[in-house]
Amino acid sequence: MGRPKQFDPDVAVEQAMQMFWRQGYGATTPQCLIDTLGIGKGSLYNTFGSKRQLFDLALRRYLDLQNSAVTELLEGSGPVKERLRKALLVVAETDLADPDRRGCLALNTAMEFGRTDESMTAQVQDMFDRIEGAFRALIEEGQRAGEIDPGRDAKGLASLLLSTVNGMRLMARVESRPDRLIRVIDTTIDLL
Amino acid sequence: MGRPKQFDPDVAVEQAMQMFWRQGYGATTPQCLIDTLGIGKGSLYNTFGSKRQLFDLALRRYLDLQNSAVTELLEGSGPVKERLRKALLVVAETDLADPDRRGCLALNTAMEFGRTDESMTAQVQDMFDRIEGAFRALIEEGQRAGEIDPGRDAKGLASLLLSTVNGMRLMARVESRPDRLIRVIDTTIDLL
DNA sequence: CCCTTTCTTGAACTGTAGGTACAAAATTTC
DNA sequence: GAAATTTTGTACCTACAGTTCAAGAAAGGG
Repeated sequence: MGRPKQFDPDVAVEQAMQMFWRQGYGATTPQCLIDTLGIGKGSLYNTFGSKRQLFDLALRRYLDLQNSAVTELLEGSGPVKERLRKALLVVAETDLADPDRRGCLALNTAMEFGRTDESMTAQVQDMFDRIEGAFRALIEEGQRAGEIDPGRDAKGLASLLLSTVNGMRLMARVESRPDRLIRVIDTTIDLL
Repeated sequence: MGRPKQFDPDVAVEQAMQMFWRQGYGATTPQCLIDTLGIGKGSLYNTFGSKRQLFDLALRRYLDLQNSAVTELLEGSGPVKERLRKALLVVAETDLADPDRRGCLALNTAMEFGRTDESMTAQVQDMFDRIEGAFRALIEEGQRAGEIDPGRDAKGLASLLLSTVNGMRLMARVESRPDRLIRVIDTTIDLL
């Protein structure tokens, strides 16, 4: 009973996520949020408690979505190197995959918060491990298939890929140089 | 004539740089600065104009210092791969080179500011080009010396190294996993 | 020895981010 | 239709970052 919500909290979290992603945490003021979400301040705080709690929901959503993308990678078929190339495009959020070049929400905010926020770094570290694990599985598949030299250390290659991808994500956010990112991807695939 | 300064502005910029490096721009308040630099608020603003102008000086100093380190790389002697390994350690500011794991001041703040600040992104882009150029020169030297396969595209490899190093810088700031960084370095050298 | 100049200091000012309280309104169930 | 419950938006509050300023202190010039 009682009056039902006039907006969908899930949609609101999605919109907030987009906003945090584009502008960062600090630059996204409560006023910004209510303007974009189209709801009143009262509703915002009544529903989500605080800006930070809303952000936590948004980040969780982001990580879940990314997680799906990563596992999707593993379940694909076809030549491993081609899947890897596509993965680099997607995970790195290059200009081709995201014209807005927002980089990675988790990385951006982890950098913004610095090392002060324990729960944030923990989540990002978890993301690192997950991506590295996905790369490793993909590499090992490639080694079994004879596409990649089995003599190489799969874990080491996976760590390298993780670092490279993070570098691309960072560069995608700071500068606008698709040519550089493409060169990184091509060279990486070529080296394996 | 007039009363002489009771502090050395150069020293102040150095201390401010360390502070911005450790805490980021936003987290470094004027109060923080005057406590650390040991001067009054008035002196701070009288000498440097604003927090932002002081930061610009600090960033310039950082980039100059890093620039020296990069060119030093090129002028070294000995096996290219060994120099490259050392370069990765130094440029990436891994735990071994910097126990505080502050990452890279320029990258940290570029991420913090986002794409809004034109003068900042320009400086960072310049840094990217410089580092990439240094790597490329080193790789070409290695190719001439027969250490590195001359069939590979030096520019592509240099871009890859830049991305990898940026990824390491980022990870060094967010998490504390020296083993992962070491693995990245070893694998990278091994691949060339 | 005073006067000008330049610096120093800490208190006061300004704007805004983030959050709270409240009164009016709206929608559901009984 | 009335009660109950929750919405909404405005107005308000607090804290602090960033800056300015007026009064005073240390140097040199006349």
